Amino acid sequence: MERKKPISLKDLAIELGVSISTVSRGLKNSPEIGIEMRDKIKALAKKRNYRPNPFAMSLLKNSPRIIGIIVPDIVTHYYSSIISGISDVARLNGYSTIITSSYEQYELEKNCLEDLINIRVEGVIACLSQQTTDYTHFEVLKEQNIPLVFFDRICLKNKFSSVITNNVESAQMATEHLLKTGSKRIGFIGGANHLEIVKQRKHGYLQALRDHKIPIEKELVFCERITYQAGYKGACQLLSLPNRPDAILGMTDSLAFGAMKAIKEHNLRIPEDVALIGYTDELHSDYVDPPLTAVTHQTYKMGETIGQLLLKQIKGSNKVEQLVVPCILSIRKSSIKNIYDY
Amino acid sequence: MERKKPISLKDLAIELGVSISTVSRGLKNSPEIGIEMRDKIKALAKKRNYRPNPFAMSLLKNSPRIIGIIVPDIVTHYYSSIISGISDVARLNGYSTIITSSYEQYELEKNCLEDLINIRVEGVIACLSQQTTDYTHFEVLKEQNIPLVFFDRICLKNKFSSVITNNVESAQMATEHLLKTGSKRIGFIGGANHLEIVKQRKHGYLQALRDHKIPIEKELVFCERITYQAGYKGACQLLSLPNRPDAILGMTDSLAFGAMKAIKEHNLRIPEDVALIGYTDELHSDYVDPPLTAVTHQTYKMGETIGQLLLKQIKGSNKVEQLVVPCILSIRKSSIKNIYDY
DNA sequence: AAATAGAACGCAAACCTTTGCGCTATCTCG
DNA sequence: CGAGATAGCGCAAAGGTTTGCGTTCTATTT
Repeated sequence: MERKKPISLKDLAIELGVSISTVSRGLKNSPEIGIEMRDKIKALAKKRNYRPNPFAMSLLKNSPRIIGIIVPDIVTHYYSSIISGISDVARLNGYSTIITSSYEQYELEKNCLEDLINIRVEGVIACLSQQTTDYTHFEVLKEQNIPLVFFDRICLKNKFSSVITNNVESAQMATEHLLKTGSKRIGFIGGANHLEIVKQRKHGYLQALRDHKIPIEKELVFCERITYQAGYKGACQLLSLPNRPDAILGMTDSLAFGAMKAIKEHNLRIPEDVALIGYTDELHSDYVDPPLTAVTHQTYKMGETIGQLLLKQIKGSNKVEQLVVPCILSIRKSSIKNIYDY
Repeated sequence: MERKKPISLKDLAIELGVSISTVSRGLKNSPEIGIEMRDKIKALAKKRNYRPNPFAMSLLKNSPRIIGIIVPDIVTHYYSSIISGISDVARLNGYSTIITSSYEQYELEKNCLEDLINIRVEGVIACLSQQTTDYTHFEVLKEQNIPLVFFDRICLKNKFSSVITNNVESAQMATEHLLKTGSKRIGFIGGANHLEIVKQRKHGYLQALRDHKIPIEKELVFCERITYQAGYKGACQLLSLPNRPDAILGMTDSLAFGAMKAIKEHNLRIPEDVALIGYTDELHSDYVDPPLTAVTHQTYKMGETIGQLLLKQIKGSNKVEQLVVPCILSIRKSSIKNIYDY
């Protein structure tokens, strides 16, 4: 049960009794070919269901019109939505995409990159794995002049372009939203302190407090891990303080949902007793009770931006640039104590 | 800023002053090549960072070791998780994957398939778009002897293999779980009646009732659309009945979450007043209050199964088979009225 | 009528790799 | 010492497409 050999220009040429070049030119409307000949060629090509062999073309032109993507995983909505945006702009520009996944592992990330280079993609888009601290494997791309765009978790800023979100500003914005809607003492639940994203969002939170001349209290900040359980634990700790906060900013969706559970178990009302705000881009926020106010990533738009930036570089630009796709605040019920102040 | 031409066997051959064939054989440890020659070749290949050109190989062998995937969308967790499973088995077998998305549109689905055939993938995996009712575009694959495996939403059962879940049995299982844990009158919220998935799950629900000699009441079944809003509306309608149900089976996660909202707004307790059970494979279920019992798809495993089945066909099997990857019941708090009966 | 133009098409190289076969030394054995 | 074996390497074709250039007619111009 062998796979049937696809028919080639040569097959058509033989059947028509002309040369391969004539067939090739006929199919692309070259003026050098007579009209009736051209029509005969096209008719036969259609009849035989001819499809140009992309490998021959790639071999000839050395440009397969494929872009490679490396993400930590494809299952997380954040990444899949970004991929969706990238794929769409790629497709609209005649490019295919190959998606690879590092599973947050340094070694696999290196493998992914190797594979993509071997396939000779025209450009690469990457989000670093959490494990990655050595970035030399990406330098190869510079040597071979293959464009690369980082997003979200980036590195080698002076060599490669990147697209990021405004983590500092968004956390600041979220904190100010709480202050404007009646919250006075705001707790912050983050993740491991060495992560860039934690630093930035905490920085935004602190900045907002400073701007409003609110004294910073260390015990209002809980940073451990980015999990549902840690969110629960952090909120329990904050709520057990002698002078508990009246609002909590959860640095990711899982942290916020964990916190929500803790608040409810303490028989406190949201947002009247404790206002809550999270980060997410999924539907969860609307499903929980009360609906969760959250900083929302514009993931699809981010994907589009990334794709366009890479295509620009493939087409010749070698400017190193950093673009920012801002978050927006999706205001729901969980954050607003006092609608009048807002 | 032209892309640097990758170096070829020819380049190495010239630099070493030997023939191309010698270099080729040297790199693959052919016994025909002398040891010192071989080592010299390998050393230079490494130094110049030589990578075999995959297009030349594909051209030669007519097998690019790529499999194509068509899904309705990549953002939904269900699909992205399945894709993840497929990709992993593909990668472990030396295959790459190209993922395309039909966006639930018939025309785009046709385009995706065209593209994949043009790329000359060795096999195709597809889940039909909701719009698709004409299946002739897939017949081309049969003509060209390109293996195809359908999953979830399938067609042309006698021609192509497929992997599905046990919709009937899982709904039956869920219903029986409710009966065993103390529920007496169970409502069902589904989607548009013409969808296969709705028919099957409703069938399973009804079957369980019949098995338990429970009379079927038409007003306990609400089928409109598969949305959060429809779930809310359906539950409101069920709860307004003079003799309201004491349990609800939501046929998808969004339906179940909508129903949960309605139940809470009616000031009824879950599961004491109304037990609730849904379908989902995401984290939501643990985040809501109370945690939602749900029929869970084994999405990753399903992806693995699909991938293995396709690879089997690529390797020569032409048996048409249908595999079933069963759902499992993830029992949480929302469904259990009476722990003792259970 | 002769010359020239131009239309219509074929030849062959190039892209890169694999592989069957042919070639040339060197070696071994009788 | 001569004959056959063998190690070590090169030649060339194949796979499908594009494209510059060469070739062959026919038709137009002078």
